[in-house]
Amino acid sequence: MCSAAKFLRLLQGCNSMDRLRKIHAQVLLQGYHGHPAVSAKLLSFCATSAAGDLAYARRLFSGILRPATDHWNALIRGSSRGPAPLDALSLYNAMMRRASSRPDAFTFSFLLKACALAKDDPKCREAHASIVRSGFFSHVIVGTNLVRAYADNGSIDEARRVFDEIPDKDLVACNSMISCFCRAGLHDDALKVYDRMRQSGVGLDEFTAVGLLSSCAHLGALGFGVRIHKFAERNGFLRRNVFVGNALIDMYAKCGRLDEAHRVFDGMRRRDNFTWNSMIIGLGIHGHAEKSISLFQRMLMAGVRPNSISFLGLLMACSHHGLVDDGLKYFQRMGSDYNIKPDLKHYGCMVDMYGRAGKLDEALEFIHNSPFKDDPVLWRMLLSASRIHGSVEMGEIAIQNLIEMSANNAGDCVLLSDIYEHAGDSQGVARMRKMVKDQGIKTTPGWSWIEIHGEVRKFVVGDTSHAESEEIYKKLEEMISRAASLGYATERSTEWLENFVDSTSDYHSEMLAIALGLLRTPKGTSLQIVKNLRVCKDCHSLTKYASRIYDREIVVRDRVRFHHFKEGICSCNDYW
DNA sequence: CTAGGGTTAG
Repeated sequence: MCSAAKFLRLLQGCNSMDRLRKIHAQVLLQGYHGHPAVSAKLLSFCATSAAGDLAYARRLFSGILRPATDHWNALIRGSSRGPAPLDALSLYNAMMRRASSRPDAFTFSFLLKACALAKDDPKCREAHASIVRSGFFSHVIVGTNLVRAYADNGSIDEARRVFDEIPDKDLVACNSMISCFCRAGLHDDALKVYDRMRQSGVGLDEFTAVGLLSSCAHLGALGFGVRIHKFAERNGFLRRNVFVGNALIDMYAKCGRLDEAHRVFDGMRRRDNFTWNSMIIGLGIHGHAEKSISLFQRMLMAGVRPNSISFLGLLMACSHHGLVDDGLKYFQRMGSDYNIKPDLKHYGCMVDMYGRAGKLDEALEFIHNSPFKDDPVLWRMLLSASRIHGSVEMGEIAIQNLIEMSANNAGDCVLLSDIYEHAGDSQGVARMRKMVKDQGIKTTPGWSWIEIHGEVRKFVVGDTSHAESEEIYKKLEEMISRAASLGYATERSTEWLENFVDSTSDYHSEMLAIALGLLRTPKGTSLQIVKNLRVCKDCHSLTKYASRIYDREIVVRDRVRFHHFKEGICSCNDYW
């Protein structure tokens, strides 16, 4: 004699479709297929377990006379994770048409998961409307799903609005919002969620710490990061959870504290791929290419398998340091020894590495032999390398390729114009200026910031908006005249485009930040600057003098790497 | 055990 309870037990232990078919046959034979719990269990196995079969689930479902909410949910959930996530929406619509049962919070959670996976913004809005109609918009889990779905679709403002309207935001909802802001690059907003969390008393956990640390890393917000570190230590997050240690390593490395990053690394009981990669990348961006390589060796000896990002870190390290032979060796090994296919970024590192080392012919050959020769990125790298090494010939080859693929922009013209200028070709300069005019200039505005007494002070090029501007400019003039007496000569150029538009006499943002740092911090304090673009040659040179004249350590985080200036020397050895 | 959250690169 078989009862419903017996079937439910059997289904609990079921782990394959073969087994399920046998149980299903028994269910049919003994007339239990109409039993709601039994049919729901059968359905949920087929639709949602890894060993399931969605087509079988659909057949099962069509045999159910009056499907209950749970039946619909199982099928919607299964579809949302399948190859056609939007089937979940069609199922939902069918559910509403048949009206045999009402959707619940689970229904909407699965529906939103489908919208997020499908990256379909209109469907997401449609689901949102259904949620509002059904009165579930204030449900915290549905709301969290909706935030995620909008964010995954790139509608971060909509995600923010939904989050703001959740009446009882809990810890998970806040953590989700933080990670969405983080992924959208809105790091200030991510940190602001933390302030709200502190006020509302939802607490914070490992997830919060990891998200916030990632934003601190992107911003270079050391002070904030240290606070989270202390909190994590007090609460034992570090011992429990490898993610927190990984995020800390990254944060310290990106905030200029390689020593602290190393300390966290050394103290970790468990290390995964992320741990090693973050440390390898950290060493690389600080210019310690050899240490980065030896850490990679240690990673191999520890039995951790490198992935595509490990190699990217390694190649970046080699590229920053001009280790062309090592770079090529690892580039080849990633395919031959580890079966990892290099992607565009790996090729980019290689072109950059050859280019900056002055091996322009090799760079060109490398592009031609790569599967990405139709991508403007590589040609633009060649163009910028041509500018560093003053090669008119290669610069023209690069821009010609960009023009052929209709990818040339004003920035490219500025670079080539610069090359012509150095070569004394005034006609070339004029041609480029005309091209720029025709296209209109679109550049990323440059900014730098420095943290002084816990306060972030941000500068743009030629900034005069600060209360102490007059004092800052006076300090800069003093710095320049003292540097000049030691041999400094201005090398103003249009480099990195920060001040292309008629403002070649204005000071770049990092110099303003450094001047304020010198004025407002005690003698001997080291200065930390974060900059969104790359440092130009002139500022680099002036900063070297400044470190010597004022006897200060000055650390500048550039768009791609760190420069540690001390006693008139930079850690990059003028190679960057 | 029918639901929502995490790190590196770009």
